[in-house]
Amino acid sequence: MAIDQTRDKIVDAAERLFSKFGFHKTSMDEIAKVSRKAKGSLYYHFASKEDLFRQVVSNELVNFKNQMSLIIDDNNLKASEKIKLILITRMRVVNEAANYHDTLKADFFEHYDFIDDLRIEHDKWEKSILKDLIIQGVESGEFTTNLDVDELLEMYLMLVKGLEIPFFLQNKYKKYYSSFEKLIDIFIKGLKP
Amino acid sequence: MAIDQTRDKIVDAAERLFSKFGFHKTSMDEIAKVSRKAKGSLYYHFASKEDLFRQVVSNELVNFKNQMSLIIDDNNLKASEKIKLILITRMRVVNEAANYHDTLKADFFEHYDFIDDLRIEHDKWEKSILKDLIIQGVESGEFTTNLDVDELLEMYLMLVKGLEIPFFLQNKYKKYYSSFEKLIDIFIKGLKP
DNA sequence: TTTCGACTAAAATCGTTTTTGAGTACAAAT
DNA sequence: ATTTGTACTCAAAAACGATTTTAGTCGAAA
Repeated sequence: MAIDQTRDKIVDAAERLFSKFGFHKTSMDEIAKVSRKAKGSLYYHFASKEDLFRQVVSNELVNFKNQMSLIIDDNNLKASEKIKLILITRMRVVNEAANYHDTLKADFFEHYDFIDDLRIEHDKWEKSILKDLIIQGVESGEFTTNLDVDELLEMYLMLVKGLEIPFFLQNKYKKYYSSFEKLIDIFIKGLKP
Repeated sequence: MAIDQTRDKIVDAAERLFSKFGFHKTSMDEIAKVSRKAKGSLYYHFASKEDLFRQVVSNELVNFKNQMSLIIDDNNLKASEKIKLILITRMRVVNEAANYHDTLKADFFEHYDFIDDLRIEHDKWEKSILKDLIIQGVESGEFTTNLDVDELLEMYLMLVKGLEIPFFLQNKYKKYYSSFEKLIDIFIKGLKP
C-alpha cells in the first residue's frame, strides 16, 4: 500500500514536470523535490530517469487505448462511424498527451530510443484495430469490396502519423482540426460502394 | 546582354550552393568564387544576400507555376483528373525544390521573413487555381453540389501544407508518395455525387 | 558594368573553465 | 522491505572569452 503511494506520487510529479518542461529540462532533483520524496526513493522505484519517463509515456498510451476502446466496443456504431470517430478522437487525445509530444520532438531532433519499443508495440495495436474495422466495414457492405486493406492501412498511417508534426509540434491542431474532420467525411464517403 | 549573363551566372552559382548547403552555410564569398565574379558584382546586382536568395526561391516558384499550368491548361483533362494530377505533381515538384525546403526548415527553426511575401503571393495563386478547378468540377456535374468550396480549400491546404514537413524535412516523400496517391483517389471519389 | 583589395561591425566558431545533473553509497530510520 | 538525507563522483552541458568568419561598404581603376 505505502509502496504504491510513493510510486504514484513520484510518477505524478514526473508527469507534470515532464509535460511542462520536457525530458531534458526536468531534473531528477526537481522531481524529488516536487513529489516530496528523497532522490534515493526515485532510484529505489525506477532504474533511471529514462525508466521513469517510460512509465509516464506508458500511462499516456494506456489512456489512449482506453479512449479508443470506448469507441471500438460501442455496438451502436457502424464501422464507418467508428473509423470517423477514431480518427477524430485520436488527434484530440494525442493533442492532450504532452509527454508523447516530447518524444515526437525528440524524434525530430535527436530520438529517444528508450521509448521505441513502447511506440512500436502501440503502433502495432493501432494498426490491428484499424485493420479489423476496415474488414468489418467491407464485410457489412459499408465499404466497397475492391479495397486493398493493407494499402489502405499504409495510407491511414501516412495521414495520422504524417500530420502529427504539423498538428502538435507546430501547434496547428486548433487551426487544422475542423479541416481534418471535413477530410475524414469525404474520405469515408470515398470508401463507400 | 553582358549584364544579364553576369546576373545569370551569379544566380546559377547561388542556386547550386544554396541548395547544397542552405542559406546560412553558403557565403557570399563562396558564391563569388564559384560564379567567377567579384563580390562587388554580386552587390551591384543584388541588394543583399537575402535578396539573392529571394531570386533563387522565386525561380523555383516560377518553375512550380509552369508545371502546374501544363496541367491546368490541358483541355483533355476533366476537373477531377486535373485535381488529382495537381496534387501528385505538386508533391513531386516541391520535393525537387531544394531551396524551398530550406525555407521550410527555416520556418521550423527560425523563420525567413524576407521570403514571406513570395510565399503569401504564391499561396494565393495556388488557392485561386484550385478554387477554380473545384467550381469547374461542381458546374460540370463531376462533384456533388453540396460542397462548401472554401471549407474544401482549407482542407486542401491543411493536407498539402501539413504534409510538407514530414514529406520533405523528414525525407519521407519516397515512403509516402504511393499512399498519398491512394488517398487522393479515395478523396476524389468522395467528392463525386 | 565589373574588378580588386582593403575595411568594419556583427555573427559564428572554438577552446577553456565552471556548473549542473544523473546516478551511487551508505548510515539511519520506519 | 521502504524511505530519508547527505555527501560524493564523473560526464555532460552551460557560460565565457578570445579568435575567426562573413555580410556588406568604399573607392579607384578598367
